Amino acid sequence: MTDAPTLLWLRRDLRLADQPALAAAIGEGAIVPVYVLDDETPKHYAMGGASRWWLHHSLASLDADLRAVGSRLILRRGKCDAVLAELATETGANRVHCIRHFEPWWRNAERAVAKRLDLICHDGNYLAPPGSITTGSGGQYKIFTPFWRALQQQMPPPAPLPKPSSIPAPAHWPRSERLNEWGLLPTKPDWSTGFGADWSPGEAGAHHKLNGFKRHAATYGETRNLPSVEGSSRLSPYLHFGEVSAAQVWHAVAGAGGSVDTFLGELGWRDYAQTVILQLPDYGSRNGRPTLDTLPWRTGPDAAADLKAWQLGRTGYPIVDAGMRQLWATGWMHNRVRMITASFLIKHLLIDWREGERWFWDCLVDADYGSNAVNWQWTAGTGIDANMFVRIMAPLVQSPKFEAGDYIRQWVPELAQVRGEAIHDPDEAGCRPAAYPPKIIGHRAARERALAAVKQAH
DNA sequence: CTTCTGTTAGT
DNA sequence: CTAACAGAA
Repeated sequence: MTDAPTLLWLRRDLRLADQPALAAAIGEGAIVPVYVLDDETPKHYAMGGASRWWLHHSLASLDADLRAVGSRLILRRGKCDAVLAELATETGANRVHCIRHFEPWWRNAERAVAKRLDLICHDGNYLAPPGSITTGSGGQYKIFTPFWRALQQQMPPPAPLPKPSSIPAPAHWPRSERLNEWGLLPTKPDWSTGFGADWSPGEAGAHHKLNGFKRHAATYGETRNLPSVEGSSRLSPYLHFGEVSAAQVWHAVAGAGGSVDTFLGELGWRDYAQTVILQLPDYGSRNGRPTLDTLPWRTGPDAAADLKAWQLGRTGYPIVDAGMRQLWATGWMHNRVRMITASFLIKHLLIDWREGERWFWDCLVDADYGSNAVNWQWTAGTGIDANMFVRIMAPLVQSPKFEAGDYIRQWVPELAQVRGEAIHDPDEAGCRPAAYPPKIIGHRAARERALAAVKQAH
């Protein structure tokens, strides 16, 4: 037994319960938990604005939770391998525990840290260790359904580890930077005023959300596609930042009955996205199917203006605008509406899916490299999972089909007074308020333009 | 045991 | 169209 503490390197695993890296470190003596704010390692994928808002509150919550069990969170900035090496020298630590991550930049960073220090990576953020589910011939799955069938054979996941009642502290704490000086919260202007009503980042907030969801998990399959109804779990940001583990969620809801299997499938998609970025690390920027590399996406001033209209929720399609405004106001968008807005950008506006991926990356509190890339490429039809570009979603059909009226009234104030079914297409119903923009392009014309473009690509 | 080939399915 | 599997070669 030596006095040398062990470093606990935290990233997207900001919890104390079911935290295998923490559990392993506790067995070795004193622990220095550290979060490194590192924008250099992810480069283009440095956290976006909404994620930074979440991170700020999550780190504050984690520090309080750590202090309640005799520890604290050390904050440092810089390139993670250099910062960890420096902290190891300062504290005399010779070992680092972390939970393994699969974003390509984290895989590189783990290799870089392992060159300088004794780094031990643990699995624990996914239902099964990504890469461990293989096809009959030993390869990695490319399609969701067979992957999910194979993953279910390995379920349930191991029972979650308990939260430690105390964490051994080092004799001397190294210095920590101050969270308030990191500038993670928006100031000029503060666009986050609408975030707090929906979210309380941190482990306690995650479990509060999970406990609330347990009560309606059995009807998830019937209500999840209705944006006017609170049918989804809203666990995505908590899962992304690791404030609750997938195994904890599984064990909490698996016995709920009803259509809870539909929800468990969504956890499966989360694991699936990791196997995709393991196989194709640049999936966030490169088409899974190179046949669509030649698709003539619109560029230039007109396309830029259309992109702006989409971002601001001023396309003249109520369901699209409601979704984009919910995203801007709260850092989150209902999943059905994510599909509709994404499809609209790609096919109606014929703008490169990477522009949408980037906007979601900046605006979502649950922005996740793997899930975001998989979902955008699925919608674009460029992904390794089959979905045809020529299948074009009709937003004005989706909107009544999923009863989005009240959702539109909530998020598009110009339309709040429109009654009945006219809400889905006030232009067509002849009751469009002057303050609400006309359609940016007609559905028929957009469809024909998209089909012509994909014909040209082949 | 490996490779080929036909069948089924793809939220 | 391709992935994945099962059964054949």
